[in-house]
Amino acid sequence: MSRPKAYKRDKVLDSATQLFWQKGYHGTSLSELVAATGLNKHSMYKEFGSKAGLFDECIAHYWRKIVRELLDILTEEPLGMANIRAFFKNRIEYICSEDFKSCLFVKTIIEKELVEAKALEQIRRRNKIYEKAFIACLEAAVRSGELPKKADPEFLTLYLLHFLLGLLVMGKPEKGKGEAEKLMKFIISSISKG
Amino acid sequence: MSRPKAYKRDKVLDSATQLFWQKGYHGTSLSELVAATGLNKHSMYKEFGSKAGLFDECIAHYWRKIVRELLDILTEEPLGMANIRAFFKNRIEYICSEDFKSCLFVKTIIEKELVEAKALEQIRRRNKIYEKAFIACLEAAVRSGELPKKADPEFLTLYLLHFLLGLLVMGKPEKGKGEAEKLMKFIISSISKG
DNA sequence: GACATTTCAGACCGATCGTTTTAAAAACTT
DNA sequence: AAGTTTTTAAAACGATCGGTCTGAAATGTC
Repeated sequence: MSRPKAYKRDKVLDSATQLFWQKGYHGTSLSELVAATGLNKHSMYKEFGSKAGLFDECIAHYWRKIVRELLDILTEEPLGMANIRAFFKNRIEYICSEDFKSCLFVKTIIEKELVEAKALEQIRRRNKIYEKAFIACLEAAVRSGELPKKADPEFLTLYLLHFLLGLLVMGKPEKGKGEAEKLMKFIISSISKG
Repeated sequence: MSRPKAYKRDKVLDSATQLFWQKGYHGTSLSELVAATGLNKHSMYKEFGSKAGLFDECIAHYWRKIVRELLDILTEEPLGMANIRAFFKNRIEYICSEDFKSCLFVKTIIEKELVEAKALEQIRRRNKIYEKAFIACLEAAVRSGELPKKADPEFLTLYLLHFLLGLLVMGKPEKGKGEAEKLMKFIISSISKG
């Protein structure tokens, strides 16, 4: 055998993901990644092949560590409007928190001209899953009568995701968290009327 | 006197703004700017001082050439819901167009960690003006009875701007322009009910 | 303790970054 | 046409980019 690694792969991905999340793919340099993760360039390239390779794994890591948790909220049985409400409550908590830094997926899509196709494809694929979870909640809400029979779950999901994106770009409203909550209530109530 | 400039300042800003708009501040290099604008580095630095200085002027240029037009839509008398509808109609036209590339302001805010404070401050200042135009339309709509008396123009503006941001990040919906228009109608009708 | 293996620290690679400098070409004034 | 001024084109600046390589230190096996 040989000398054991002095780093935990998961911890490295944690740090790297945080950095990409804050500064974007193109805005994060190898030197910064080396400094933040603690391992040296040689090990970095041996483990991940390239900056693009590392980023790709960070996207997957972000999904596992961050988005999965949100998906759990959306898939908790029984499905219905309660999932949607819990989801947005969680998001507003994040948006108003001290360490808000938008969303890695959103940032990456916005700088897509500078990012390799593979990572973008992964994001698109994963976003579909996200979207389906929303639709499933709204379909259940229609079945249970929480939403009117004529409500269109796919359309309303598009509506909710647009609003979510707005929140993730804008961050905490000037008037504070209360305003964000008011906004959320307005949105959720509007989908049962429209 | 001396040799006259071979370039028009306005044309230079046009090209530079397009480039920043597409690739962001940090993602656009001096060499690319030189190639796109046609003038050389020396003239570039003499005219704008630095990349940051050029970007600052591009933000102002973008406001004059792009945002002003939108502001005109929002300030055309008589103020009311018609302005809001016309505004979103215009935005959806852009979002579904071939050369959609989000919004320079939004992209810059998203990459704010990599942008100098001066440009960010300018954007924030100008966004306030934008916001006020929205509020004025909604206030007029409340006065004229287009919106219920209890409607809150400031709150509804926040709502509309969140949706607009979502549109500018998402771009054209998968299902096409019709879906975007449906979305717009839903949003606009929801503010008179909520 | 010698040997094999692998991580580690850091020098090094060419390319490009934003920026400055140099020098020749061009257009104005007199 | 001489002289002045400014634009040009291009070379060069140090710094940093993503990426590679070398050699020593550290850990395992035998």
